[in-house]
Amino acid sequence: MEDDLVFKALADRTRRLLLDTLFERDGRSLGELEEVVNQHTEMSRYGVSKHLRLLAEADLVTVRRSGRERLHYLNAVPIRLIHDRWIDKYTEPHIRALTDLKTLAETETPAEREGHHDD
Amino acid sequence: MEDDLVFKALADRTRRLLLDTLFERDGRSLGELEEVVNQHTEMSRYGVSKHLRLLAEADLVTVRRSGRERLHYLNAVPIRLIHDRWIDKYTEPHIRALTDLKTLAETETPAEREGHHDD
DNA sequence: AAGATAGGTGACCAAAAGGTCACATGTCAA
DNA sequence: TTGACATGTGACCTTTTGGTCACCTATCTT
Repeated sequence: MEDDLVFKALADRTRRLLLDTLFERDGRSLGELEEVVNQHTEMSRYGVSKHLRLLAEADLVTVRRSGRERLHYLNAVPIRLIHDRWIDKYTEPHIRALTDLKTLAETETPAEREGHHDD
Repeated sequence: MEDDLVFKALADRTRRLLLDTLFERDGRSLGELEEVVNQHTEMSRYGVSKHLRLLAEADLVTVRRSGRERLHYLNAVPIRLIHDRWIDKYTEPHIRALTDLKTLAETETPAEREGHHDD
């Protein structure tokens, strides 16, 4: 099962931070990414390297050698596939309207939500 | 961190199966979903219930009481947000073209991929 | 009201994932 | 070519997660 790698890769916060960083700007080396990660949390270079490897195996990140450096690029295709898996093309405009509001979770139908109500 | 719940929820294969099932048809009870899961793998009702609870906490699934049953509905909004997080609106058409091909990973630029080549 | 059915919760155990380390390899600059 | 720099790999430990169980509550039917 190949998509498993993608979802497992996305399940870790550090790896999502790496994707965010690469989304902002592509083509960063391991050392550069290590710096960014360490602005948020303490982690060894080995840890960052391991995370990048998982991202590469999931094909969320593409790696290109440039001399002795390895430059990392974001590949958004698997993300797109996740989207397509559970969002119907016909309902997409509807969903987009909701996400643009971004407050739907509370405004939609509060009575529908199974929180703590006993009517 | 709230999005953490979403990604953790998606990281499990059984939960993705549940989402797939609900994507096909909404409004199923726990018992009904248990049956579907058991067509793929052995799992107790408690296990399925636990998975559904995680999906609900991640807001990927909405639950509505109907008598003594609990009906489950797919909520695709978090999926949409994942998409929006790493796919730029301007590059989206480009990505869509690629995903339609679905073979880009191999066809793109094989030399770029850091597999086992020593040129 | 009473039995049957649908579902919820907390504790517990086994499996998997995150993180670190000590090595090693390959490339750039002089 | 040689030293310095950037990075890769496998083993190990700790933490998290998946799964089950026993017991409970709530609702429907008669």
